[in-house]
Amino acid sequence: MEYNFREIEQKWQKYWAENKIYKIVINSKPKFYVLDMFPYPSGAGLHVGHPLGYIASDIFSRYKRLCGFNVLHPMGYDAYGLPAEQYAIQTGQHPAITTETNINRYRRQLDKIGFCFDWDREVRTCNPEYYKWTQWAFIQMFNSYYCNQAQQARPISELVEVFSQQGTKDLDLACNKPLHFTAAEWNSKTEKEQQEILLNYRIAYLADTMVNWCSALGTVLANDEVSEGLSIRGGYPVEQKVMRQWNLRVSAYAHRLLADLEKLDWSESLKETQRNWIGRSEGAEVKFKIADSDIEITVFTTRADTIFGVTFMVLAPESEYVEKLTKTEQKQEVTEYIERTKRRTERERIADRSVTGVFTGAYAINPVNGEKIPVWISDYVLSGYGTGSIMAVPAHDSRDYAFAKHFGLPVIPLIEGCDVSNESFDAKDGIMINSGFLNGLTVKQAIETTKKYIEEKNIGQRKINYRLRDAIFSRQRYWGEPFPVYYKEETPYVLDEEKLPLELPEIDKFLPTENGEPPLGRAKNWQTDDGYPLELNTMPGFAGSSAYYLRYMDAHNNTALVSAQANKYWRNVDLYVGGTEHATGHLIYSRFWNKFLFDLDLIIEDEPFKKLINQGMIQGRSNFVYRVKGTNKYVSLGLKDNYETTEIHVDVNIVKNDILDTEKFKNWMPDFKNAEFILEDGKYICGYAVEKMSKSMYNVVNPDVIVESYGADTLRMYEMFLGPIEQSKPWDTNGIDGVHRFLRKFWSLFFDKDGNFNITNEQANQQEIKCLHKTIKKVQSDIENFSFNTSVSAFMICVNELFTLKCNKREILEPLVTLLSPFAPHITEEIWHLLGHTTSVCDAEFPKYNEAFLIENTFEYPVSFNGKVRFKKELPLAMDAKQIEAAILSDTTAQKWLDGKPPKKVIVVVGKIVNVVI
RNA sequence: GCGGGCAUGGCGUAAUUGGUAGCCGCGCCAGACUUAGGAUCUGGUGCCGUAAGGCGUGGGGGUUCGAGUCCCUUUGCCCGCACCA
Repeated sequence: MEYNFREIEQKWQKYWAENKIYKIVINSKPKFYVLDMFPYPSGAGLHVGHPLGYIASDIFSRYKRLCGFNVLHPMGYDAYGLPAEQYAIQTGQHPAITTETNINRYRRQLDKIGFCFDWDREVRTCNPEYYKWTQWAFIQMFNSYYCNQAQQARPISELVEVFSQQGTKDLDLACNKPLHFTAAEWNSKTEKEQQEILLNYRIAYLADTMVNWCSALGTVLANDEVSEGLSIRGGYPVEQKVMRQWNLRVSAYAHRLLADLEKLDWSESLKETQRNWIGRSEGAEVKFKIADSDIEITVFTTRADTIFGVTFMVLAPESEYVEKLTKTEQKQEVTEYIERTKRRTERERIADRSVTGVFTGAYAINPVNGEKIPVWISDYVLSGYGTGSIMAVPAHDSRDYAFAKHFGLPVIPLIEGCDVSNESFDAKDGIMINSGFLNGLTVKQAIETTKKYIEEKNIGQRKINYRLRDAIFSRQRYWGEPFPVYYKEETPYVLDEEKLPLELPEIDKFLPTENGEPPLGRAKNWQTDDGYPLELNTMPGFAGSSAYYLRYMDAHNNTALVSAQANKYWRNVDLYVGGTEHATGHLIYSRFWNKFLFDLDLIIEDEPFKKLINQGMIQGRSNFVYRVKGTNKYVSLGLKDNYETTEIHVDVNIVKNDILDTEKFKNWMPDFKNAEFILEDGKYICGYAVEKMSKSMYNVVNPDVIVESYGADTLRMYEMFLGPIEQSKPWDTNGIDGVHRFLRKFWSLFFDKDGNFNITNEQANQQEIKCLHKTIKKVQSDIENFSFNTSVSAFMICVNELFTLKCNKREILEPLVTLLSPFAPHITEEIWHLLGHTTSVCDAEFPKYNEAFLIENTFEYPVSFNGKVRFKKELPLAMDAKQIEAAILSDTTAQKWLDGKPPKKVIVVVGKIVNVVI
């Protein structure tokens, strides 16, 4: 019988769906949670790169299920996002409709590949039943503060209590800016004033923030949504601007987010990316008094040792001290400079790194030597990092050096033997000079000594700074979660939890209002029951994706995000599969969100994703034809150098193994109707290049097309065969025949030459048993190491061997069917039933191998002379090293190599190799 | 600039982790199937050489009986961060 994959795959996909084979409930088995990063359903549909990770996780899920685990393997959609909204602006079609259409298309495509998702747990971030819990989490964050002493989020009600008892005394709280007040002061404040103060401590807080404003998209963006001054989505310019925005106090968790990376089984490179993004730096804060005033400026430095070399100070243009310090004579110049800086976009600042700055007229006093040093302003100092002001040490910092040279400020070298005549000496080694009590110390000792000194003299303290900023959480957009927030005289309050979900209102147009309000400004009656206006911003894309893995555990619960019982059973994600592009976005936000919920005892694990696998990107592989200039003739690749040609992208779907289907080409586009070809060996060979997979390059390969012509099982196995899962690689349909042939060969093992299903119960022989067991062993260890490409090879070797042995014994083939089922679920399900089973192969038991069958009796020892293999000698494995040595040396071939001389040394690695040194 | 990763046949890749380099697949070559082949099957295929043999894991050096694997150095490519004090 022919391997009719179309029929088989349709039949079993229907069977799985109708019998809910993949529906999962809590039971007494051990749990295993496998999760894919849920997709944003774009209008273009799936291409062949998208399922790569899904296939890997599906194989792993099925494997774990065979091993007796209760495997949670859900799927859903990250449904809020800009493309649907942009489409709505252009066409007026409601984003909900676009999204629904795209989701249906995705689902149809996914279903064809034979995944074991439990679709009963599907989530969509744009469904009110789902975003209810996104809004709920926001309310919890609004109602919480972060206690630095306890390293934990706590209810804000607790803080209100403490404020009324003791004010801010003895508290160490994460905040926007440090405040100090007594209990009496707190108690005498009005409700509005108190609320304003609390915003300074809330984990979700509203504040005037320097934001990345993208006018082309009409919204602000988070730091991870911007790269080099351009928006990641669309590549539009982004400018810095102060706006009153919602923020999440992610920075409070910087320490834990960094420290807990240690316990995660993630790739080193991804952890490193997160470490970079969090950006811990150890140093000290030092206070500088301003001469003739009571102002003190605090700076952050990692080089406390260089304090004797400070020749000037620099403030960020946005620094609050600028106004206080600037002397009247400099006022105009300073104001002009600040204005000029403001006008520059982030991109311009990056592009133009010329040195600029202006003197404030003020002087600071160096606390270690009393030197008077000028205070400058420059945009090379960032307001958002450290304290927004620095002590400049031109001798040992290249940026300060450039500034000093440009404005003619002094440079004092502090390290013995360093040459600062042309550039600064930034290295952290050497012996200190010109540094008072630090002279003679090494840099490392000097840093430590200075820190001690400033702490003793109370002029500063040790400090650890993080680069990680709070996440800007407002978007001036329609298609996102509405905030459960209303305003009483500009002061924000959150809705009662019973009012959730606060549903996204209908509006007639998706653009900002005429007076520049976000689209929700168009909504009618967008206010609370008692008439208070509701928030007009919506939440950003990462809001809905931050806790979705928790929702899958208990997807239909409408009284809790996840029940304690479901959370206790499923705990967290054992295996998460997705791309590295989320390293500094989703994967940080999710960890933050999870830790926050953990702090409030709402969940029991403090990390969301135990193990993470990053699947590589699949690039496109474009094909080209070469048109001879000025004609409608096309010349094959090998002959194109004989002509003057133009390279033209050709649809990869009409090319196979780089050979063009010339008939299909003629029908592809009207222009090519009368094309003529200059062939080589009767074929038209196309050129190729690796590029991004995109419509305009005609290199998009749709998985549906592959499924149609080869079947889902072939697609699954071929995607795995392509190479290591973590590696990026171009999609290349050349080679898929090999995998397809394998499946046909596997199929043919079960049928005789008349096409009848033919399996015997005969006992298997040694050779067959060995073949099976070594394959089980290899495939099992490969799956556990996510080395799916090598397991596909192992299957090919096994089937080739059994085919040669003409093995059709149940004892061998039945375990092989189970073994292959995670990779090729359809064909194995068919055969499993032909073998007489009535339940699905996914509930079979993973076969066990017996090491005893794998042991050889003899071994062919490669014998090397001086490290170079010269011949092979087969010997019984039972021999010890001495016996092997004797047997080798008495061999006639060995005699020839020894040439009558005794060997200097003989190395025998039992069971492996022999090396004779002559 | 700082940090991380990679480099193996014509191509995608593999190598029990320091022990026969090139498994498996593509491509290519030859043969079979008494018409054809972008079908199927069988065999061959790292490079040079008729052969014996020699050379081979980006380059150079080192450790070792033995290095794709470890160390030093160098080149090329990819990724992350970047005016972060």
